[in-house]
Amino acid sequence: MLGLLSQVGPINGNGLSSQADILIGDFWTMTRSQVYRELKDLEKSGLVKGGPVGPRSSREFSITPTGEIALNSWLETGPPEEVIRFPILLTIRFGSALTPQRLRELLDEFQVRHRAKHEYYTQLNADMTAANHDPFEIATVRFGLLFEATVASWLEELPRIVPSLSSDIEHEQP
Amino acid sequence: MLGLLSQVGPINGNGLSSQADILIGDFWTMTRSQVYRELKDLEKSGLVKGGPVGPRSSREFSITPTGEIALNSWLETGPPEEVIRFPILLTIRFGSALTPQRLRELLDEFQVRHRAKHEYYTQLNADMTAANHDPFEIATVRFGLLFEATVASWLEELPRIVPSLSSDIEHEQP
DNA sequence: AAGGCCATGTAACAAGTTACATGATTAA
DNA sequence: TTAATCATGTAACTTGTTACATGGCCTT
Repeated sequence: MLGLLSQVGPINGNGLSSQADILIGDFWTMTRSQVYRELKDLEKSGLVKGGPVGPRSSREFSITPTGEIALNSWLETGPPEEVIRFPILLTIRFGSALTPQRLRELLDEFQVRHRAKHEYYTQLNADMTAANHDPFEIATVRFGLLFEATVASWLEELPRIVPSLSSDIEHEQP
Repeated sequence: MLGLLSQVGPINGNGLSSQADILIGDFWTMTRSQVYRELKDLEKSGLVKGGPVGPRSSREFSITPTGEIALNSWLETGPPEEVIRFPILLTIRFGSALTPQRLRELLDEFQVRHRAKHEYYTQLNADMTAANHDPFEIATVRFGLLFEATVASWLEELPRIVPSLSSDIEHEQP
């Protein structure tokens, strides 16, 4: 949030939440509720400063100099280890409890979703590169692109790993 | 948890938590505390059944027939959309606030961690394949392996995307 | 059989989600 | 100028994390 505020502030809670979706939504999520709560806390600790109450009891917040320092030291510290939670791997891991047909259906849905994401990143990557966007931003898009490509190739190889998924062939027990 | 219980139950909370780490820890996290709380709830809804109190006030839980049904219908429903939260992309996204030197250091640390993971998955994949493990299990390992390979190639291409990261060369402004 | 170390569980807190309330703005 | 819609914020609930308590077990 400090990072966002330093780029798009002064802004109100709702706006900040939208900007988060736009600017970092591809690899970070936060709900509006979180934004408001956190904004309150950050103000209390002096890292952001809120202006007067405007329409719909909204207030605009900006990062303070102390906030900039905190942001910087957060960045300096380096990212925490990522928490990976990939629900479809749960489905796969316990996949023997499903019929192969149903599992294949689920995987197909999954594939559709991720093909769309892949296209999205491909487009975004092309556009941003063409438009000479901030390289740091492009770097994050590249990650998304590579990631979706990986998902695709994993799906492709799956039937070779899990025999019950290969299409219409009978699997004989010799 | 139901999936785990159906494979490793009857087991107490602590044991279940350990099994979770072992069996699905590579793509799903849960803390012991969560396990205990959830076990309590699942018992209340009749999806698991706890035995008598043993040493250290521990109890062993098993999945009930109702639980098996619930598990199955959860699997049938298909995985929810995954939530991606990749902290290093935040660091990158706001990377212009760091010196290129510091950023490179952070990326190096990141690379070390992930190279280790890549090796881990490579090994695991080889072992499991050799030992003719459950293909569903292997499929999840394959994902880990592909993912880490992707991280590696992203890191490799990064300097080409973000000029300030390319090593010792001077970047002239023509 | 005493001391230290694990195994097991609990409680308090923090972060994340969902559902709701309400005051502006716009369009008919 | 009323109704519909959207912007903004709040409250209640759920999930996730951290820190703590304590009782068995093993080692000497």
